[in-house]
Amino acid sequence: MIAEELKKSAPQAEGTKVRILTAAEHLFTARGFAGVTMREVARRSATNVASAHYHFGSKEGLVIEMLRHRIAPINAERLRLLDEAKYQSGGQPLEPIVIFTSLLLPIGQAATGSKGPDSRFMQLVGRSFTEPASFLEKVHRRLFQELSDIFMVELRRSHPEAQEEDLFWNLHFVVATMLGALANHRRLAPFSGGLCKDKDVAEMIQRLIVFAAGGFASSIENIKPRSN
Amino acid sequence: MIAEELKKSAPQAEGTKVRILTAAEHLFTARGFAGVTMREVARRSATNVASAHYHFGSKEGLVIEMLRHRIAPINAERLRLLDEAKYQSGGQPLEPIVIFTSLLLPIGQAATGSKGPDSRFMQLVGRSFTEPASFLEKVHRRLFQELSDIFMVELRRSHPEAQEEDLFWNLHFVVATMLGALANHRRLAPFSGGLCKDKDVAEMIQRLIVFAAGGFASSIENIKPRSN
DNA sequence: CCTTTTCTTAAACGATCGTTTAAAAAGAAA
DNA sequence: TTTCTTTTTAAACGATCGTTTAAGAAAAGG
Repeated sequence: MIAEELKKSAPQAEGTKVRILTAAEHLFTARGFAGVTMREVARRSATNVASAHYHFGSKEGLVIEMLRHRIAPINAERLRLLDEAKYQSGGQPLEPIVIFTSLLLPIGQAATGSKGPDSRFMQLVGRSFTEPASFLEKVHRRLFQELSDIFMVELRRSHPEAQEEDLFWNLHFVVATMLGALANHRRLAPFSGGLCKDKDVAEMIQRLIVFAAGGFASSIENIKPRSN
Repeated sequence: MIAEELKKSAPQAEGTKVRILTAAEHLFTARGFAGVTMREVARRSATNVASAHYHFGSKEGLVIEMLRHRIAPINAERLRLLDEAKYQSGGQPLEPIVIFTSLLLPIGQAATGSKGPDSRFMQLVGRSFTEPASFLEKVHRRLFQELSDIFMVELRRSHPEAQEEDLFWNLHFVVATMLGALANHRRLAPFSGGLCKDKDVAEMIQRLIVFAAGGFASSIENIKPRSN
């Protein structure tokens, strides 16, 4: 009993857990956190409401686990790309567009994965930032604080003359742009009269990287450069 | 009876309607559309659930009316600023930053209005774009299609060499940036370790305008200028 | 085998939801 | 006032929510 506490519980019924997570992701993606019932998740995963509670404790726990399950690999890929870029630059500060590519490309790939483009997943991520549920704030801090810190280090190295405050604001804007573009894409594209196609996520990410890097550069250059 | 159909119904109990709208705005802002009950709205507005249904037909109708009630004046101010800029330019194409200022400044002012800065209202607007409720799409089209068209006309005049598709994409990005920044501000600011203050909405809007104009310019310049 | 833990299931609990009903109150028009 | 319409109210309706209970099935450990 003493030593066994350290042993991760054997994956006896891991299949059920994954089935519930997958069903939850599809449903939450389509109709939001508050708009999906545990009974629907249970039905779609061919299990029971009590089973979902057994594995995740509560609806809140299920939402948290689903987000972590999806976002963690994306963040890992972000860090991998950043490390790769750092290795290739040989200690030189990274170009901002390289930094932002590391940040933005993985989430685009996640939305156009091998299982077909589910552009709705992006809406889910964006929504998780606008949903009022307060428990999400803790999840976001746990999932993104470290990532944010690491990327800030690289931005500082690339802009030694810039003020810390400006770097923060503009990283904030880049992330907001990403979240906004991802979350609102399906809703905004129709306004273009069909010119912005819903499907072409990869193209959007490329455009987004250029836009973000341009906005960042413009903002850093134009606003009080080393004024104090 | 025949002529009276054209007459707008007399504002007999307009006070109740406004009280319900105000209460609804505060509550929906704090806890989202699905997270607020009609009973809470009724209690906060010191009325009755049936009264809210009498005036707005349904919860959905109340949400729509509340959004329209808030967004319509903002859009009117946007068009007024744009007209003013067009008048002052004397027929010359507008600078992009002037166009984006017309687009972004009014929503910033609405969030720092005379009744004190309610930065949460911005989260509400952003959320209305990520909420999955399908009825919101119709509302957005009704509220923003005309505005989008008008601003596109000015962008075209400012960038006669750019492709229509690129202009759409980048206007889309500017709006997404705005929505993302507004909606996620409260959630993202803590990542800065306190450097991005929650309160300073006016400063954020100024930074946002620079960022958006820079991203737009960079994207229009760098991506296939007049390639076909 | 038997024992123990892990997992699944049907059924129910208490609470609360959006909406409706029907009757009283208030206001406008005469 | 009397008549008619508009507005407010208390009470209830049917449905559905997240969660729990308690018992049985399956798997693991001996």
